Amino acid sequence: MTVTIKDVAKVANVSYSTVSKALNNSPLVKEATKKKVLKVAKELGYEPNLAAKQLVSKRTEVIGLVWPTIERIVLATLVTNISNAFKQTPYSMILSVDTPETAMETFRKFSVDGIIAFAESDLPLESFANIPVVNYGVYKQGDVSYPTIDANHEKAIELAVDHLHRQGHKHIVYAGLLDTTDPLQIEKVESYRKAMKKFSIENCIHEVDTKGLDWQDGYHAVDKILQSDPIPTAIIGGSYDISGGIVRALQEREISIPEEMSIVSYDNIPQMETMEVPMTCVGVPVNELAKEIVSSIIDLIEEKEEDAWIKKLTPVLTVRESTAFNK
Amino acid sequence: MTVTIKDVAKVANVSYSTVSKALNNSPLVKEATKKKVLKVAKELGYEPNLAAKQLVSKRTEVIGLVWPTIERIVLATLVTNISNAFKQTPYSMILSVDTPETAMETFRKFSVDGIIAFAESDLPLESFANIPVVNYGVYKQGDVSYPTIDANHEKAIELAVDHLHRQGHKHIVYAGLLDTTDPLQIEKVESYRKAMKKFSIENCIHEVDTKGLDWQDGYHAVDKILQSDPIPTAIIGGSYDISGGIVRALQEREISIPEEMSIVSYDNIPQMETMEVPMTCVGVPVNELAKEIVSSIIDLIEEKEEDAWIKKLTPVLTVRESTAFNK
DNA sequence: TTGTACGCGTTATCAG
DNA sequence: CTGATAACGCGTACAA
Repeated sequence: MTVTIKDVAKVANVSYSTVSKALNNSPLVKEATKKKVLKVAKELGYEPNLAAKQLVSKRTEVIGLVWPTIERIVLATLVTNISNAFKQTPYSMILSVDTPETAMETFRKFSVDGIIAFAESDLPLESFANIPVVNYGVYKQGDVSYPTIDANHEKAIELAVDHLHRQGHKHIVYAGLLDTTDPLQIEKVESYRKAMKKFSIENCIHEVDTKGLDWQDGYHAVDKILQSDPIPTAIIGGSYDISGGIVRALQEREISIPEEMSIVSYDNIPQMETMEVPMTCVGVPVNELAKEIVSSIIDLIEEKEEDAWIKKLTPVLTVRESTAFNK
Repeated sequence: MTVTIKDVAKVANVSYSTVSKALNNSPLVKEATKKKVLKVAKELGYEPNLAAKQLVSKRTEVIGLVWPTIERIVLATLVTNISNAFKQTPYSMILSVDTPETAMETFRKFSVDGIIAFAESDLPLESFANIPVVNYGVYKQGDVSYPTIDANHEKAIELAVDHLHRQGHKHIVYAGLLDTTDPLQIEKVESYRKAMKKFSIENCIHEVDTKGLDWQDGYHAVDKILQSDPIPTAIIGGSYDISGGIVRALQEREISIPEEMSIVSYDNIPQMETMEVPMTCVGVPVNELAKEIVSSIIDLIEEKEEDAWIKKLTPVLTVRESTAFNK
């Protein structure tokens, strides 16, 4: 026995169409009646029936998110942030952990109003009818099929190099995944080279291949880093996990951070704060990223400007305790 | 312009109620008409409208899954398997990455027919009206509030010890998280002790605290393991990640698996097969777990037997290349 | 075996 | 400003 607008109407002594208007904050109803209706609705514990709403309005206010297969903490954090960002809006979000194809099927079944996907997901281009899609991440070969949001990776790396350079570091090593076809990783190394050139320390360019993006990859890269001559005074870690591994390995060798080695990490997520050493990092703060993604998909839904565009978000440098002046 | 049963009816030259019956495989329509309707429906690309269906039938055939906050690969795999298991059923699954409270709100908004949660999630007990819930995992202090499915952890560990013991191992070390309040971890160590006793090798009981459940925790535990005297000939790794770290550390020390060291891992997921060394493991196969969870929640929904029970699933030993006879 | 008519809870369009 | 009333797409008694 769920309570409907009719029940509310009866108790509030108005017609149920008035209740509907009041509930939707229509200007066509007197402030007093609106108040009364709202009060009664609350008292009765009225909950709008999504199905009925959708049936008539053709909209669900639900957005589907295609969860990528790979589980990296940064993405998990992003997903959580996106989910939170939706709480400020009338929209809800549902997740699918399936293949893009199955995900699409589910989303069509739920008739979501929009879809968020990550570049890695490789959405099927067809079969979309007219559901707006927003994409996050670097698109391969610039074939922008959907409106895409991305961080300005180049700028981010430049911020990192700039920060370290200002602190007197020259021998700045970049530790990341080098041997790969992942466009994001490639863009990061290339930006590193560019930035080193920009600050005229290209003779110090020094890249270490972590061969992966995980904790252990960073951990093992430290060996290679410490074998070089001269030993760098600063490291740019290519991902949250990599940097974590680097820190651990340095600690075990009793190399103090930041006195003997400065570290800046790529990715800007709250977890950077609570690492073994609070981490200086560069990147678009994940909550901003989330906010932008959410507002983009909503704009797309509500305004239907179907042009494919790319929006590059501006990263910031967050200084913490893992970097210091080079003495 | 979505296609409805009326459109199908027109094309198939029947009334739309007949279409409805045909689509629902009602015995009240002739086989021939049913076939024709189904064919037309497919041709027109008919998709049932969930909202309308729900509005009249009061059921959504949707089940909500409360995604736990902690991201461990085993759970991710379980979630994926659950999602797959639903594909064999008329039900769909939606995921929430929010707090249990917000998740519940979302699920009520979608009026899901049932909920799956993990023990860690600590669901709010009230506010459930009458939505069936199935729980996965060890419940604290045995206060079984919801029907609960769990693996028989004790039996699993016993299988591991038994297997190693049969292979002539006596010095079997258990490497897992010891100093914790997590009931699952506690149950695992205790079962280890029990099993060692059962096979009368309790004088060899040897536990190493990994202080965590991650890759690096296993990796670092190897030091401690190798320092002991006598050095054990076999290791039981407390989780997928722990075992991965152990394998890596052993490889780096050129200790060959399984010739010099046998390893059995807790958790039974397909990824065990593709580890550096294909891993012998114990646990309830994750797809079985998923199947059981799914069928339980569906039974609960369709039969409404609201008693709280615990179902302990029987684990199996999967022998691969990480274990061998002790010589 | 098939078709008709009603209702599910809501929004939106008109009259009042 | 407020109140009837017609959709929305589907399931289902009930009638044919």
